[in-house]
Amino acid sequence: MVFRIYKILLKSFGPQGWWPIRGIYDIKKKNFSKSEKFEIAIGALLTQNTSWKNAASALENLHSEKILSCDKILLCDLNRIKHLIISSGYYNQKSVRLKTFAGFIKSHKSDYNAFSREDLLRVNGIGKETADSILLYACQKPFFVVDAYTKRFIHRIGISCASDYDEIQNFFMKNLPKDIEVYKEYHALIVELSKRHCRKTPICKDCPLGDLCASFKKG
DNA sequence: ACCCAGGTGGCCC
DNA sequence: GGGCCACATGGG
Repeated sequence: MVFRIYKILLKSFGPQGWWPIRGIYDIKKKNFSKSEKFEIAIGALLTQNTSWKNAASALENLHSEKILSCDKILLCDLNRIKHLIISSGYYNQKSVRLKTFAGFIKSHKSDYNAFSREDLLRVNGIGKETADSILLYACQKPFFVVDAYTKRFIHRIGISCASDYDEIQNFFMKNLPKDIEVYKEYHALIVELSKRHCRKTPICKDCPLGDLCASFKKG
């Protein structure tokens, strides 16, 4: 059922191609450089509780000022970072978190295989969702990302009543092929679905999952 | 004037 | 374990 829903969403909306940083990456691209991985992670931090548009604008500022790298972030004056990321909101917190994260990456010699999920979770400003986003989209590791949309999604469709983060993550991971491309797309497709449909009701007329939801409820 | 956006940490009980 | 709250901008 979980994988079937994925295939319907993929067919309806097409591949979402996250993480489309500054729109320059090929959807099929798999082996990111270290600087690209760093950029993905910074994007994950900047978009916390913030629209991607606002986060991307901040990311673009950091890029055009040529400080979108681990060492540059560490060297850059804090107030300058704040100024550049204003559009992403929470700039007082996020500016410090960018520096903290850059320090973390430097301490691991920019080796994105050198740290674990637990290591990431110990970094201030990185919770489960951000940790999993970094692991999945930057490190290319199979961690399913759970966000508020994902919780509402499973509850409305009624495929699981899990509410704990790890429980929901486990639910998806045990019901899906262990394929990072599927994980990446599924998370993005749930966000896309939530933007387009079903904000208030489980099923709406033009929702691509309408028929499936109905049949699921009956049988 | 609300409410929301690709959350997290700190505090309280 | 859960329930609040602060954090802050930009768009509907």
